[in-house]
Amino acid sequence: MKRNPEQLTIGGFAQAAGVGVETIRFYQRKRLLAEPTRAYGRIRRYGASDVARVKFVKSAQRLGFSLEEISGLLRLEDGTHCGEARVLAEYKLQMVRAKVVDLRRMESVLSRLVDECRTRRGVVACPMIDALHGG
Amino acid sequence: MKRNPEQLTIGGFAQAAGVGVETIRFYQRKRLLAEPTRAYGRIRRYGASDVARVKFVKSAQRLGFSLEEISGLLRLEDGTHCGEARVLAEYKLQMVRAKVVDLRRMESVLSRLVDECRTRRGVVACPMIDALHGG
DNA sequence: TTTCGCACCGTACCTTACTACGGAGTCAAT
DNA sequence: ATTGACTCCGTAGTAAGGTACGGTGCGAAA
Repeated sequence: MKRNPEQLTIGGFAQAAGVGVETIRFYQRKRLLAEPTRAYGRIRRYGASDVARVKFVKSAQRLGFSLEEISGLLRLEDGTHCGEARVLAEYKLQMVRAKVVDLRRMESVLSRLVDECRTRRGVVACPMIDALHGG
Repeated sequence: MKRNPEQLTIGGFAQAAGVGVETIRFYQRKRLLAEPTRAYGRIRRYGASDVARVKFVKSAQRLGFSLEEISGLLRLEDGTHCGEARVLAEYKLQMVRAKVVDLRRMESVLSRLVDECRTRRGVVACPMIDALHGG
């Protein structure tokens, strides 16, 4: 298979982007990715910018954005909507910080349980239900 | 409707736990919640410990645990096999710590992007979208 | 030119976590 | 006793984010 980065088939494209072929097609259906015009015959060709776009989607997903939100970010891509992108990121940041706080509490509860299990033989009541009552 | 906390109907139970009736029934099917015996006639009654259990499920969910994982956490509750419970708790603790690390990374990336978006003026490209393109 | 892998396409299926629906039974109040 | 809200139960649908299938067409190498 040729690997000219501007003439990738969907298979090469998917591989270059680190996803499956079906994921590409799924993104096209979801309008996250345009279907390129088919120059010769019927096979579509993809280039480096398509690969970058999919990598963008995957990066944003790792930051906790949904595909719908990512679609919003992609529409802001021209750089003139920086403020809007920032608002979206600030919102996500709040959510992430709240989750960290919750997880810290869970961590302390779990480590206490482990500790009690280790030091106390026999029956031990699970302190988690009580501990999470406020949450 | 009577609101004796040990004699709640499913509707009162759901309301007290802050979920829908169908969610209760769903949890029963998923064995996250036992179906109480029906003392008179056919209507089941629920108490405060059921409410606590559902609240626990919801708290753990907010921490990113799946229902299957939560089911594992709930099995720690019986306390009859302390060693087993400890192993499970230690495993969950590892998961929690890994999640915290992930979230911290997300947090630092997001806050950096928000910061750059805020301080950079009159520049064409949005640093947030730029940065996500990088990986 | 035949062959064989890949592309194309629609459609169906998967998991998680619900949410809704419809018909029948139950319970408390009037 | 009848009403009307609520319960019970199975089944089906929803949303997100894919993943798989099966038939047909294309295209490069032997």
